[in-house]
Amino acid sequence: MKKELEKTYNPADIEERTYQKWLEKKYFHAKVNRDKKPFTIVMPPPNITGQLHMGHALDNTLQDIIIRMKRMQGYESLWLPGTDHASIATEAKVVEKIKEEGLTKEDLGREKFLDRVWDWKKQYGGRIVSQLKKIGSSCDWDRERFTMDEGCNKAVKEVFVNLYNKGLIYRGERIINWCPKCLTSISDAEVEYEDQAGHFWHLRYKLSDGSGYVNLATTRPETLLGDTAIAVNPNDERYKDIIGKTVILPIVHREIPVVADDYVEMDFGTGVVKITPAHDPNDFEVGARHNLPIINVMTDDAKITDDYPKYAGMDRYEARKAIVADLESEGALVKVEDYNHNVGTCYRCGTTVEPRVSKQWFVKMKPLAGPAIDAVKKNDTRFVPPHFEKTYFHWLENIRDWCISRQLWWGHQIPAFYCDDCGETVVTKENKAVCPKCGKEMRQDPDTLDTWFSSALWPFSTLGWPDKTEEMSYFYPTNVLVTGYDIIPFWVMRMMFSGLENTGEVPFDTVLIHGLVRDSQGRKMSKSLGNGIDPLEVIDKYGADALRLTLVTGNAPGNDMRFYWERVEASRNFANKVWNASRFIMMNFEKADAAENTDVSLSELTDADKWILSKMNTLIKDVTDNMEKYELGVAVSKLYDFIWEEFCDWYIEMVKPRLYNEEDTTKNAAMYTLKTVLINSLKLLHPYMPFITEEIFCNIQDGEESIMISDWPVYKDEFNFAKEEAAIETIKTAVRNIRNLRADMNVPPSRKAKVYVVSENTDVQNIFKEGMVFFATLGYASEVVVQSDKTGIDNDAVSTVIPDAVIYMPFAELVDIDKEIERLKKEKEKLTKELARVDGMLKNPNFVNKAPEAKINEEKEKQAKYTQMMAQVEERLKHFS
RNA sequence: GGGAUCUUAGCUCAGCUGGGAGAGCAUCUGCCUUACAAGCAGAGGGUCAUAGGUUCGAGCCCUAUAGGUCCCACCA
Repeated sequence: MKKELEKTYNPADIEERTYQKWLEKKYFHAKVNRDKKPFTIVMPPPNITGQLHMGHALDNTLQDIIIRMKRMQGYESLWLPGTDHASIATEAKVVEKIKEEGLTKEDLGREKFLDRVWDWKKQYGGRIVSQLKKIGSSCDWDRERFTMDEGCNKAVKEVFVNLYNKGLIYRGERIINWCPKCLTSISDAEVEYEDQAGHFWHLRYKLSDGSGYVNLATTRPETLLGDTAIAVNPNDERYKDIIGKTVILPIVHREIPVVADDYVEMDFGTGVVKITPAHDPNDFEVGARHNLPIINVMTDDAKITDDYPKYAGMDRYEARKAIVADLESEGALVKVEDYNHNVGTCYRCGTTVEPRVSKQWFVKMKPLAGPAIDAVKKNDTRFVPPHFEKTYFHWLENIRDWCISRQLWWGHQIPAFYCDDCGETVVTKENKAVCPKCGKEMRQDPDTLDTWFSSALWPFSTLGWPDKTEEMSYFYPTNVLVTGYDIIPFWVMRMMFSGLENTGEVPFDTVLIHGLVRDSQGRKMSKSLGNGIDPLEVIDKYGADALRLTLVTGNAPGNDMRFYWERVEASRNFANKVWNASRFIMMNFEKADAAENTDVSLSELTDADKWILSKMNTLIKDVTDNMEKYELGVAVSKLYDFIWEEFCDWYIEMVKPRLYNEEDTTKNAAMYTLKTVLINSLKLLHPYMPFITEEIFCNIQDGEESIMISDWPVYKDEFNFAKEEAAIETIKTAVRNIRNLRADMNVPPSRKAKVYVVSENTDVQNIFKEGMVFFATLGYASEVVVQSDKTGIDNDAVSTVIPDAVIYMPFAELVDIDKEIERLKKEKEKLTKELARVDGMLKNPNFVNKAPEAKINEEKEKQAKYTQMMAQVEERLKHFS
C-alpha cells in the first residue's frame, strides 16, 4: 500500500499523467507474435478537418472497451488508428483560407495548392488525434496511418488498375450528381434528399401541325432550354394520336418530338412530361431509349451557358424567374400551383445538386455486390445487432454503379493517362505513361478519386497490402468494425466488397453498429442548431471515465441515445463510489499492515466472505460473456450493481465489525476478501473506466505496474459457494425486513431494539446464530436471541415473517396495533397473490405435463415456502384480532 | 410507394435464447452511522401502444391496427 487517496476522485490531473505513462510504456503497441492469438480493430478514420464530437467519443469508447478487454485476455491486440483526407471538406477549407489572401486554386496551380493543403494538414490534422487521446483511446499510435499516405496510395493504384483490367472500372458519359458549389461530381450515396416548398408550372406546348396544344407541368421550367422531347404513356388513350408528332418548344421555338414511354405515369399531372436528358436522371434514360439529343444548358456553377444569350450567366434560379416571365408573355404559362417536392442536396455543403451529363469514372457494382451479399448470408461477417444486415442487403441489392471521379485536386489522382493526339487511354500504377500507339507522353487524368475509394481499402491498406507483409498475414482479417448505422452504405458495404475482391477474405468478422448521440430533446446534434455538446467539455468537468460510462450505459447496440448532464453526474458519482470503497479498503490495510499479503486458506473464510466471492465469481462469468457478445451496456450495468449494492452497501458494511474489533480472528480473511473482490472488480471495470481503475490498482497493488496489462479475471470453481450464498441472502432478507419494520414505525437509528428470531429449523437457526453480528450493525439490534419457540417474547411485539422464521421486535410503547394489523394484512395479501399464481400453475395439468421438470420443482418449492409463511402471518393476525 | 425500427414508472431508457416487471434521474420519508451527503436506509409509482393468435405459460414469438422516428425510391 502506498499513499492515501484524496477524499473525492479528481480526474483531471490523474488522466493526463496516466495516459502519458501508458504511452511511455508502449502498452498500446502490438507486434506480430505467433505465440498469441491476434485481435484487431481498425479505427474508422476521422476526417482531418474534424473536431471530436459525441459520435467520435461513443465510437472510440466502444472500440477502446473491446480492445482493452481483449488485451487483458491475452490476445495480441491491435487497435490501428488513422485519419481520413476528406477530399471535399479539406479542399473547401483550404480554398476558403487562400481566398482570404485573394487567391484561387487556379492562381496557385495544382502543385502549389496541394503544398498548401499538406501544410494545412500538418497544422490542423493532428487536432482530432490529440482529442482522441483525451478519452483514453488505447490505440497503437506507432501504426497511425493516413488515407493519403504512400502506402494507401499504393493500395489505391493497385486496386484501380486491377478493377480496370477486369473491366470493373470504366469511364463513361453518364448523368451524375453535380454540386455547383463544390464543383465536383458526387456519388448517389452522397446526395441527401429534403422536402422543399416549390411550384408546379403548367405549360402549354403547340403542336407543330397546328392541330392543337398539349399541356404539361414542371417544377423546373428553366431546364426547358435543354428539352429534346415530350413524353406520354403509350397506353394513354388521350394522347395516342399525337405520338410521333412534334411540338414547338416555347421560348426556344425548337421543334421536338412526342415520344411514348412507360416511365410516364398517366395519373400524375396531365400525363405529359417534358424530357431534359441533360438535367434529369429519368429523362436521361428516356432520352437514351429514344435516341434523343442531349443538350447541356448549364455551366459548372449552374449558370445558363452562352448558347442562350438572353439568359446566359444567370444562375438557375434567376433564369427560372426570367423564363417563367417570358413564358407568361408568350402565353405558354397556363397556371402555377404550390407544390412540395424532394430536392437532392450535397451532403457536404447542402447546395441543391444539379444532375448533369458528364464523363466520369465508375465502378461496376453488380459483380462486386454479389460476393458481399453472400459473405453476410453465409455469416462470414455478422452484424450486431443482426437486423442491420437488412439495411446492408437492401443497399447492395439495389445498387447502381459508383461514380468515383471527383473534380478536385486533393485526393488520390486517378491513375489513368490520355494521349492528346490519338485519344488512347492507359491505366497504370506508374507515375508516367507513354502512348503505346504514337509514343507521345501522355497526360494524367486531372481528377481525383472519391474519398471513400481509399477508405474502402482501409482494413488492409493499413496493414501493408498489396505487399505480403507479416502484419497482413497475422492481423488480417480484422475482428470487429465499430461504426454508426449511418455509415453502412458509405463505408461498411464498400469495405466488404473491396476486401473480398482484393484479399479474397471478408475484412472483419463482426460489424458492431451503434446509434447517434442526440441532445436531451432527441434532436441530432448539429452546428446549425448549436445544440452540440463538446466531449472535451464533459471530460473537463467530470472526467473521461464518467463520459465513457455515460456513453455505454443503458443503451442497446444500434439504438440512438440522448445526452443528459444528469447521466454524466450519475457516472461521476459511481466513479466516486469506487474511489471511496478503495480508499476504505486501503485505509484498513494500513492499519493492519501485518495482515497484508497473508495467504488465507479457504477454510478461514466466513460465510459473508464466501458469499461475496461467490457472487464475484458469477459476475466474472456474466460480464465476460456479455462483453464477448458485445453487450457492453448489459455487462457494465451488472458490474455497477455488483460494486455499488453487493460489495459496497452489503459486504463492506458486513465486514466493518470484524475490522474494527481488535480481537477478531477472521480479520485476515476479511482483508483478503476485500482485496480480491476489489481487484477483480477493478479489472472488469477497467475497459470502461481506464483511468480511475489504473490509479487505484497502482496504489493498492504495489507489485504490478499497470492494470492494463494484468490478466482478465476468470471464473474459478473453488469460489463457487452455493450454501454460503444462500445463507447470507437469508440474512439480507431478514435485515431488510427489520429495516422496513423500523422505517414503518419511524424508529430512529439511535434507538436500538432487541431482536428475536424464532425458527424450528436448526439450519436456519444456525444461519442466524452465525449472522447475529449483522443484526447489530445493519439492523440496529441491541441484542439478538435465536430460539425455537416464542418463550419470553411479548405477544404484542411487532413481527415480520421470512421463510422458515419469524422475527420479533418488542417496542412496547411504540407499537401501534392498527398499523401492525395493516402491515400484516398487506403481507398476507402479497402472499395470497403469489400463492394463487403458484397454485394455479401447479393445478394446471397442462403445466405439470408439459413444463420442464426443473421449472415444476421450482414452483413446488415456492409453494411450500409461501404456504409456511402464510401460516405464520395468519397466526400473527389472529393474535391481534 | 418500399423497407427498418420504436411504443415498458413522471422523464430517459435496459430487459440476452418465452417461466414471478428493472435501472438512472425525479418525487416522498428518515438519517452528518469514523470510505463516500457525489452518501446511507426506506417508500410510492407500470392493463409492458391496441386487438387478435401461437403456447401449459407472452413485455419477449406471429398477424393486424394506431402513433412516432429513420432509411431508400420517387410523380416530371
